[in-house]
Amino acid sequence: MRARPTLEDVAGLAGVSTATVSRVLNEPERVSAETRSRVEAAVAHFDYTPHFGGRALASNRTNTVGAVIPTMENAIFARGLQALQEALAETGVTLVVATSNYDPEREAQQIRALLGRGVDGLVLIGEARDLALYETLERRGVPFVLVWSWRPDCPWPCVGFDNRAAARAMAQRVLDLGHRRVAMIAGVTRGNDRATARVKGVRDALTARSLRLDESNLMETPYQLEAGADAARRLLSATPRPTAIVCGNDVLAAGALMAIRSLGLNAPDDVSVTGFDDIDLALVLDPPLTTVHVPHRRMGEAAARLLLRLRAREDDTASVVFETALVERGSLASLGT
Amino acid sequence: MRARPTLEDVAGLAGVSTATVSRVLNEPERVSAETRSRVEAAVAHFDYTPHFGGRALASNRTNTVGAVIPTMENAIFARGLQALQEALAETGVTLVVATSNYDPEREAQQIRALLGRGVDGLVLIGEARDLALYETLERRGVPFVLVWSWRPDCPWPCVGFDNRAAARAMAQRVLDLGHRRVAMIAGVTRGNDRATARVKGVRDALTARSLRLDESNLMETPYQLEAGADAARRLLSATPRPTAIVCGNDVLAAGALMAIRSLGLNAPDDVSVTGFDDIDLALVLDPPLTTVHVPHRRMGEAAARLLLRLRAREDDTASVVFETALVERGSLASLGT
DNA sequence: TTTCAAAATGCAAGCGCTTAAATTCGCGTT
DNA sequence: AACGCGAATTTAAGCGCTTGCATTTTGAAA
Repeated sequence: MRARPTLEDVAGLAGVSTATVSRVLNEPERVSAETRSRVEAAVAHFDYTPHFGGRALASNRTNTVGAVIPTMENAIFARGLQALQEALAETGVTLVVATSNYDPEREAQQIRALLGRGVDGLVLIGEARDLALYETLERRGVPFVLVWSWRPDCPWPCVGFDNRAAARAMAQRVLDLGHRRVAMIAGVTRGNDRATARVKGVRDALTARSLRLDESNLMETPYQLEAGADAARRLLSATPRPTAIVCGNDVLAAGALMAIRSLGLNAPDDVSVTGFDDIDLALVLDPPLTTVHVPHRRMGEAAARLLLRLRAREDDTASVVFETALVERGSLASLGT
Repeated sequence: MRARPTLEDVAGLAGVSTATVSRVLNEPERVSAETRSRVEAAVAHFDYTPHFGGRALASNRTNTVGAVIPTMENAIFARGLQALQEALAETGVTLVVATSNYDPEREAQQIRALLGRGVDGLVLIGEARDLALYETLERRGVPFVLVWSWRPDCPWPCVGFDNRAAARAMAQRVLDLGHRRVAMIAGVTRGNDRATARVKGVRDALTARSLRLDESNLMETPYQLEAGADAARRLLSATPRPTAIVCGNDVLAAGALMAIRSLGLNAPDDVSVTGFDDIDLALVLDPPLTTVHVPHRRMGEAAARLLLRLRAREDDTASVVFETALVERGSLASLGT
């Protein structure tokens, strides 16, 4: 009983063949009740667990899906992943997570690493990546779903929302409240279609009112608190200064609020600020953040379901699009009240 | 070229045996330079990646370590994991993450699931779990390290800090500032030695001044924003109300600050609040949170290093203890200034 | 009782890789 | 020229499991 017990040990004790034990483990309904219980007793006796490698080799399945996300340090991914993982676990599938730190090359590496581990499904964030990568996935027959972004006619299965439309709606609201000097702190757009779409959305809204987002009013920074604060300080040093700062996500907005406070200004009286994502953080800020609510958990669950359907080669594998909602809280005020 | 290429394909093209190809992949220095480059060319030609299952079966190693954390939704774990993962990745080890949602039974399940997947190393949070579980791990010879907690004479390898001492120091500081009516919002202590130790630490400090933390001044709630706010509201409804609320982590403290604001009170003038962890959130709160700084990233890295050493059966496998630091920011004021 | 399909089980061939042991090779010594 | 030795390579035996097919058992119908 020293070494790890094998199928053979269990089979021996139960007085059946290894095939039967395997069947008890994988398709219990195909084994008679009596035999089954005998086998189960033997399994319990040895505290037997199947060897993962042996199983993977023989069946060519790992019951593992991989996800590559930019970073776990952003609450939105953490939350979505948590939901994804829970939903997958219900069907006995394990989730392996890798991070790319918003770097496209690193993402490609990580995808390769996961493929090497034999994942039989993949969840990827956004759509922006080399075509060759998509081809590799299709050639290998590894199903995948893209999450967090969606656009009309996206050729791949995805579960997300229209970042551009949501950002446009937010910016429109800002303009409706009378703001004209509008600045934006965006995330890094290279290799990030969500960040890119959000900038486009804001531009759409401004253009519709014959305004523009010129160079000096658009800062692009990593999604980090301090970076957001720095960007805000720079934007606010302009004369005249912007009356509203639209941010690419809540973390940047939190940074902006910090900066505003540190400059002795007040939000929203002197400057309005908006976020994007609606993470918990938005609620604890002072003033509470006006932001775009994104249903991260539901997206995670939906992604799990879609991926499972793809894996099972089911028919209904249409993309899923979620609605976002504008949540008004207090960091955005109308101009000149 | 349709199906997945195997070692044999590569060997055939390179004109060598599969053993040689295997060696090129695993111990390149044992193969002559000329052969090696021929094999490498063949590998590139087929875009070959070894089959994970085959490898695991033959070598009985997976180069995978597992971690079971309570939840990804708490920034401290996310951050620590990120560091852990990066450090492991450098040596080609993959991290698989599972979550227990602070439930001991669920944690045990997840550990079993990871063992079933053949992880050859495990990172676990805290020390509180069934002895039987530790025995299983040792019997199977799976190395593990406990993180986030540390105490003198802990019999297992761990990488953490002294939660009790840190909480004691925080509470002492509160008392030094003149507070006498001190309340605490703690995390759920069942199966959570960190939460338990933090309560003990606060008690230590109070007892040293002949004060006590009675039932009505200690609330135990999940580590969630709303729960923290509710607890704070309840504590503040007492007469006379506490002058300081010590919280089990920053999220609870953020909730407490929200509650204070919603009651029309002011922190720290009416009530002081302290946190624990020092996540980004602490910085954006208003007032910024006085809290205990915990070096999460460094702990993650150290855990990775220790685990790798254990796996390699090296000698130097001593536990690592980190120092914490009290960070004074503004949410804690002296009484009656 | 006999018959026969369906259900239950066993047989055995791999799955793709690693690795101990055996073999071959090249080269400096004697 | 024969020898010995270490380095490079091959041989081949598994690792633990799944699964198509063959075989046996079961139970109902004839």
